[in-house]
Amino acid sequence: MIKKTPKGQPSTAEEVLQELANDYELPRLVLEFRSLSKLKSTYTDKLPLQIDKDTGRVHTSYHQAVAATGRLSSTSPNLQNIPIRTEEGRRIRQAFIAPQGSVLLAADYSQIELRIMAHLSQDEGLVGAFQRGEDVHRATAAEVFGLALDDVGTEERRAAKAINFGLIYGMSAFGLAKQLNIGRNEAQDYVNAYFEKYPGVLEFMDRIRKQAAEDGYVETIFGRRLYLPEINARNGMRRQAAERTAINAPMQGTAADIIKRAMISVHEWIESKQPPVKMIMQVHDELVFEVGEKAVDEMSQTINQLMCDAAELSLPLVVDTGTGKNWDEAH
DNA sequence: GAGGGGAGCGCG
DNA sequence: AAAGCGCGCTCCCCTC
Repeated sequence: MIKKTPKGQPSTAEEVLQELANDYELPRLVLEFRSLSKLKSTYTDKLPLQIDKDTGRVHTSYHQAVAATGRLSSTSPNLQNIPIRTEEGRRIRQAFIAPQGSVLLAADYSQIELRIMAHLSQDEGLVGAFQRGEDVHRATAAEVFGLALDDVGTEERRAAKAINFGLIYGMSAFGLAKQLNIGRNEAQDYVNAYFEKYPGVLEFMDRIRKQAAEDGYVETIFGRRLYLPEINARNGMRRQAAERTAINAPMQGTAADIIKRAMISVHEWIESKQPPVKMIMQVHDELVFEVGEKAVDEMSQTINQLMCDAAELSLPLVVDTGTGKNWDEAH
């Protein structure tokens, strides 16, 4: 069966080519060419042209009123999609370096959207796993597959991670099956097992859908709204899309609220105490700083604390910090 | 030559 | 890819 684009053309999307690559040589070469040309045309060729003549740096523009959920967006250049997932891509990230005497410090919230889901749902099992400081994907795998924490294998953890991410996006069993390359029934079994173990999450999903249908909008913990005009659409696909947004927006949006609060409190600290710190980038759940190398440990501790204190949920916020001469090393 | 839309793909 | 949320950029094709 040849997969089609919405306009009816045969699709050559990555996922399709990946599948075809099992049987043929050509799709593999096409994919390799595409990934390399993406890196070259978007980053390697372009970023050097965007260096400011006066400062010798690239300066992005952040936009506050673009993303529906309250995230920032970044343009000219977009510094929120610098490669990290492949070895080749990371070489681009390595080009982002600190000036002499400074290092880069990257501080990112750990599992912030899942923590927000735990808080919003008040699900006992999920809140407990975070309070105990467990590896949440491992904990989910243990529950869903009925194993002890120590008996969870890499494959079970991988599946649990896909389930956890899928939930944040309002994914169905169909989507999970596709993601994990398993049958629909098996995927449905996983979803059922999940909701049996985390009933609070199921109640949260039902509640938010119902609330959105009644009010026509959803809110973050801090009260920023997203209106959903299609939440009661007669067209089932449109309505379901709005329902997925209703589920996702409070989590993605609350995470955006929290990091903005953190940025304000870090800014106030910098203004008042004049530490050897510059806040230079935001990437959704991560802040990047230039820090005087002699003060790294102390500055890293303070920043970590300020970010953790940006919101008080039913469970702790955790921030991972790393440092290095370049942005890749800092991770 | 400018502008728009689709396809594809980089990130969280 | 209809079926998983939110973005921006490049390339290509098309229209005006």
